[in-house]
Amino acid sequence: MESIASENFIKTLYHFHHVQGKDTKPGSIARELGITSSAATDMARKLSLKKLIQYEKYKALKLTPSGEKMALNILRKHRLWETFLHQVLGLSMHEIHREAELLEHQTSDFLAEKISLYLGNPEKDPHGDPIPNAKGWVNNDDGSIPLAMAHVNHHYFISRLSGSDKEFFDFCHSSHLIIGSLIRVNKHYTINQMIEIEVNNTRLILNKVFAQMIHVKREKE
Amino acid sequence: MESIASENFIKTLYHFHHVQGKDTKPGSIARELGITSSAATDMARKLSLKKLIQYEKYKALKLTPSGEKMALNILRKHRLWETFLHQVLGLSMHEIHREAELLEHQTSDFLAEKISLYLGNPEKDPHGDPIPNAKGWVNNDDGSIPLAMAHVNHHYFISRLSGSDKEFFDFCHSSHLIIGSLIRVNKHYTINQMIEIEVNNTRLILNKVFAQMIHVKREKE
DNA sequence: AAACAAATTTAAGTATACTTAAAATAAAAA
DNA sequence: TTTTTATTTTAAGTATACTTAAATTTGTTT
Repeated sequence: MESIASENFIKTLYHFHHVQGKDTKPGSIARELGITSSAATDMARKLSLKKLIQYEKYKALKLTPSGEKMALNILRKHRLWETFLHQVLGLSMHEIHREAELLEHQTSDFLAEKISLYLGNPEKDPHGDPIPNAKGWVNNDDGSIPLAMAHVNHHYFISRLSGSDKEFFDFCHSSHLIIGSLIRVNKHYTINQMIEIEVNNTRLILNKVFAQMIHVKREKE
Repeated sequence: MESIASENFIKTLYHFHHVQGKDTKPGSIARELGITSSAATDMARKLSLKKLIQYEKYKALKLTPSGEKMALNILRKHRLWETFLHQVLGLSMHEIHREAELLEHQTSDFLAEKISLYLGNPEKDPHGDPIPNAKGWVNNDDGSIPLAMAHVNHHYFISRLSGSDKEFFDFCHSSHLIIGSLIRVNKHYTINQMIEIEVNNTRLILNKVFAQMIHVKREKE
């Protein structure tokens, strides 16, 4: 079994590749995990010996098939815990990530299946993110786009709220920005990269960071 | 925060002291945790620097008040998880210990309170063992005694089944030995330390190991 | 294309949690 | 009481996961 440090490295690499589509070198993983790049380089070398990632000096990192399988296994546990903590124990949106981040590493496949079964094998977590299935398959492309990329004068439904801090969720909640909400894009401000939308008969100006944490879709789910 | 290794050391020391009442030296903890005694001595010295245990060379180990508080905090999480996994997710008696053993170390006090609240602040876990409260108080002496110490011709109710392996629970289940069952002690065999009891109109002969995992009480709970 | 800046890698060192092997001490037996 | 046995402790060494500091490589600018 892999250590917590290895699991977090693999998980972060998966996230950068699939969610952000970035060219990932040890430095960016280091920044994300709060370690030095030398530590990340070291870990990259070790994980490549275990055939979990592809690593060539100065090149971008890539997960191997078995590394990707491992990432999806952890991601499944993370999202199952988030769903469980929210739906069953009533933890709020900003609390679930913090707790799931710890529990995911100490969860057997056996327990993950019990949780999934209890929840009725959900396909989405409370953020609207898809939960990989037990075989490690996930559909990352549900047709949704970041609000920052949405077209002016079009209507959309909110499909994902991918934040983890209290401020973000407090703002979303108080502005009727929840999964399923209907919104309209009014205007893109090219200078400061803000975006103006209309929700619930209210105009809102959002900055780019928020506009990338909110994902939208043309059709209702 | 303390490491998993430290937490397991502290927990084991607590267990030996309160549950088994033994004179605990590094060697016995080492045997329990599957490490060498030199590793245990080392850990004992480190934990005594943190004022979690009292340690003098060649003497028995003792928890300090803050060490005991820490042990009870972990024990609370362990027993809350066991209760939760059994009652909510339907895991069987031999599965809950294994999973709780992992989860207990990654559970915040915050999450423990949520679990406790969800369960209605239970006082006993599925084994019949008391759950320490959030302040770290527990009543270890509920008046029950190991079946091995019970008196001939007396009637008792089963109050605790403190095992963790499948065989034990399979045997208990198939013999109607569950918490609350009424039993009668027929005879103690002094030679081989077996004990004969009557449950559900059936005579059973138990060996000493089993007779110490089963705790009994005169009154119904 | 040379020079500078930014990032990555290597090298050396630390803390944790172990290991094995030898030395010291305590407990038990002769 | 001495000897033997068992246990504990110390010493030295390993793997993991980091750190800082220096060297190397890459990317960018002029």
